[in-house]
Amino acid sequence: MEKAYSPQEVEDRLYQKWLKERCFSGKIDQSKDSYSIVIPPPNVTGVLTMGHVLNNTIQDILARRARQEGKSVLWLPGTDHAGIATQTKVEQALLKEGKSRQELGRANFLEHAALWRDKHGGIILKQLQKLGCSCDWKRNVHTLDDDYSEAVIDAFVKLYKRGYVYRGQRMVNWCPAGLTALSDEEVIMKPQKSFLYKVRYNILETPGAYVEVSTTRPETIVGDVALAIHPEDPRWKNLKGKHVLRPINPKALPIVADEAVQRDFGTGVLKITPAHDKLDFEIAKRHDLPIIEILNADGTLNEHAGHNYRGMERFAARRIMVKNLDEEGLLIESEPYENNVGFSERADVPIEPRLSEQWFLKYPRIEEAKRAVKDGHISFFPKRWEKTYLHWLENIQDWCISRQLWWGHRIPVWYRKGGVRSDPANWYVGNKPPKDIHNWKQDEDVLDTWASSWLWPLATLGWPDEEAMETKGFDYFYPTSALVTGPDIIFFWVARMIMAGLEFKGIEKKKDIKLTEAEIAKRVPFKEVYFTGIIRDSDGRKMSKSLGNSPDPLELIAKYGADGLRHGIMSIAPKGQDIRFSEERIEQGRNFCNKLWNVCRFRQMSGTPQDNSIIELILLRIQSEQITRDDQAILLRLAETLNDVDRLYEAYEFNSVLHVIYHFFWTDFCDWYIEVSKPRMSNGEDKETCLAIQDICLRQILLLLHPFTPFITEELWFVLGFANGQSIQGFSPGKGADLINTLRKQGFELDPKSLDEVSRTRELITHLRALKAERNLSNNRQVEFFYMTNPKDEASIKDRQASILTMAGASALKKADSTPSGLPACVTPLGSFFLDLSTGVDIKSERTRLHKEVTTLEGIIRGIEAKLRNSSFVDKAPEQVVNGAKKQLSDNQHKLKEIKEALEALQ
RNA sequence: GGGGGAUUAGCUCAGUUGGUUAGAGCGCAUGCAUGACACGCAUGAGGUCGGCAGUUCGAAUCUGCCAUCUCCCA
Repeated sequence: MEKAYSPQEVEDRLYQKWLKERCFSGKIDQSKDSYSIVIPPPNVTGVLTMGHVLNNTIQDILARRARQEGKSVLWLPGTDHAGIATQTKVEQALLKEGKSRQELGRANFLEHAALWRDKHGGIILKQLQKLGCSCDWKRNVHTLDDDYSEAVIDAFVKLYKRGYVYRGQRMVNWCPAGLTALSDEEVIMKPQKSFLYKVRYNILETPGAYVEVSTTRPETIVGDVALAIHPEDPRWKNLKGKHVLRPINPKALPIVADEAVQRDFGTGVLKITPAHDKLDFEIAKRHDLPIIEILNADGTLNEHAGHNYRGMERFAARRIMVKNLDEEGLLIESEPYENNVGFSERADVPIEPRLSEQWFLKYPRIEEAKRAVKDGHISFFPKRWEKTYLHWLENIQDWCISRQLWWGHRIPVWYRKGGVRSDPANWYVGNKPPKDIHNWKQDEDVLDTWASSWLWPLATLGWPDEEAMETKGFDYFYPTSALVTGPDIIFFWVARMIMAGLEFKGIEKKKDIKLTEAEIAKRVPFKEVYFTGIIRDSDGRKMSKSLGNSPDPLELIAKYGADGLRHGIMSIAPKGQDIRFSEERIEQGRNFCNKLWNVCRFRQMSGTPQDNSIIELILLRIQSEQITRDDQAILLRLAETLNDVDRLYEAYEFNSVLHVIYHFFWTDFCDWYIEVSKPRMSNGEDKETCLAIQDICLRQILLLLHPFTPFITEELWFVLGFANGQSIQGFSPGKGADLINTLRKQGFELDPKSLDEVSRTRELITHLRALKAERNLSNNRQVEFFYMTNPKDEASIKDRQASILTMAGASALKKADSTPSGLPACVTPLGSFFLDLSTGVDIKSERTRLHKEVTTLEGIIRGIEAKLRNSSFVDKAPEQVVNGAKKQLSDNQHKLKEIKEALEALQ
């Protein structure tokens, strides 16, 4: 074995081997429990980010752990066509060739986009393989696959027939860059520094009088149709029924009273621009006001804005209108103002509320979706996301599902040629085009991408095609076991998938009939949802392309290995908290792998492992009379670790899982057990016993670590000859009780007292080492110690003399009959020890050190004494707490006495 | 405006229902080429647990108020 672990060769070789042996294929096996996860489909044209690394490492850990437990595991991969994002990218690529989408025409463009996707798409899947993800790649699904598309269309048609889908003219979020409507969820509110303009609207009936109106969007003045006041606002009672003159493109406008007006904003007078504001639109409808659209789809002003402004870009128009108002003395003032402006999530431009005709979905099964989570059919980790989820469902708005794009699932609606489009009598809605197609024209729009991905757990398993469901194991794998995703798509995706599952799984249930408890349990798409944190840079900023603060995971893999990256990212991922990334942590992941490699290397150098194929055969190599307290203690710690890991997995506490494994491996096993074993391994007699114990520990350590660092553990599993060359993937670390039982069956009983004894010895060693280190004696420098103790502890010391000598770097331990004078001393759980030094002892600094310890101990003792004097503590606290305090007091008093003696000996 | 989260060592974070002397990793200091590992070993320094009040025999932990940061929704 090489001195340092080099992951590159190992990782590629093993991954190819796993693929070849079809280790990841999800088989329908009724003799086993199923375990399934569907991947949150990444954008097909995307590349791997740190967020993907975190998210997919967690899924891989769950999948590998389930495989070890003997379940039949399906981790189903795939990609999302990402309508707007992909179309934008393809259009940009076309633009470089000087072509536009319109020039190509719809059919040509789609062909072009599909080619582009096939060329650039799927890179991310290869990257996931580099990370070690154990997806069933043969099952890879893309949302624009034929069968998936049929499912999307089928869902639309079903929802339409069930009365959930409607077409209507509504105020929507319009993206002037993408030229499409967006759902509320795709709009991001951002605080903007702008100006609040106060504009003068002259009152027609009272010459010279005017009202002051505040607005942040003066360019919409040309679309004003009225002013509105609150009916109970005393300031404006006399205005009711009067008219004002529109300050630009002058026109008489009525003043209406409406309760929706915010009295405390500005002067309490609101200008009404119904075509370009949601609230204004509502008010206009109530008062029967006209609706004047002044914007084109691309955000420029149209002919209704008047010939002066027609064709002007919206923000340019704003500047000019402000200038004109000012020149005419109609601008009272403009003050700096910060307000929230909605931005298009994808195009990052301010959206415009715009009146347009779109397809909407009334969400199905909202009530059941709440119950599914409230009643525990679906559990969220961390639990607090339930609140966010329920709050959204309480305030849910209909979903605008049509998009003015070409790349996506075209809406399966045809309009009768020559008929009025808004009349449903002229619609044909169906999975297949109408037979007399020449009389019909299909809707131009496509569906929101999320209106396809909300079917993900259903459609990837074959729904709604019954034959496909059979072969893909729908009944076996659905509901899926866990979903791992970011909280940022809890509304976009998680909540919608739940509603889709409730509506579509199983037989149709009429709209007004609620699902039963049992039906909900069967229909939910997953049972547990784990929300990861969001990865930030070391300054706490979100990672983004524009900031350039996002490291390339592939570079990190090249530098530290996939295992190192996985270990590093998992060690900094606290449950549901945002994560501050730093490359140092990945470096630590690599260091961990190297440590693991080297301890196995050391094991190998101590002799080729004999039969390590099964744990019972390893146990046969143990001579029970050679078992030491250290052997017992490490096995007990191993059992504890197995139990802790089991418990922490249940709670999705991944970084705690890793932490307890880390601590057992590094501190208990490497720093202590291996070190204490070294003298035993050189004397030959009980070497085999000791190596067998090491093999048991290493075997379990590899098994425990395998979900986190799959490559190196598999490699070392082979090196040390576990399981006769079978992959580590099929073996479970088991529970602590399993280990204890196996040992018991072979006649090995572990004494729980050994744990305490070993920890006392460890404390002793630390004290002895410190005594040396205080005077800069290197830890390998051989020294001698005197000690004074009681007969029982003396027996312990003699019993493990060899390991104490090795661990402390000593050549002798000599019993003293009286306190040796003038020697540096320490008080340990096994007695007082004195460093035997003929020269060079700095008595003064030694006294200082011991004095400090006396002060500390006296403080502790005072605290405990005060507590025990307090009668209410003694009366009310549980007995074991009081006894604990008493024991603590006597221990510390004893220690204090010995230190004082040592101090006197230094006179 | 409504809601969530955070505040513990220089940094990043643990601390499960209140109960021995608050932990880890990194960093720092000192020593060490020791026959697994310098991607390592050993030892050590470093914290009035954001502030104030309250509940309790006992508060990092529970309650209230305040401060700062952050996210989501309107």
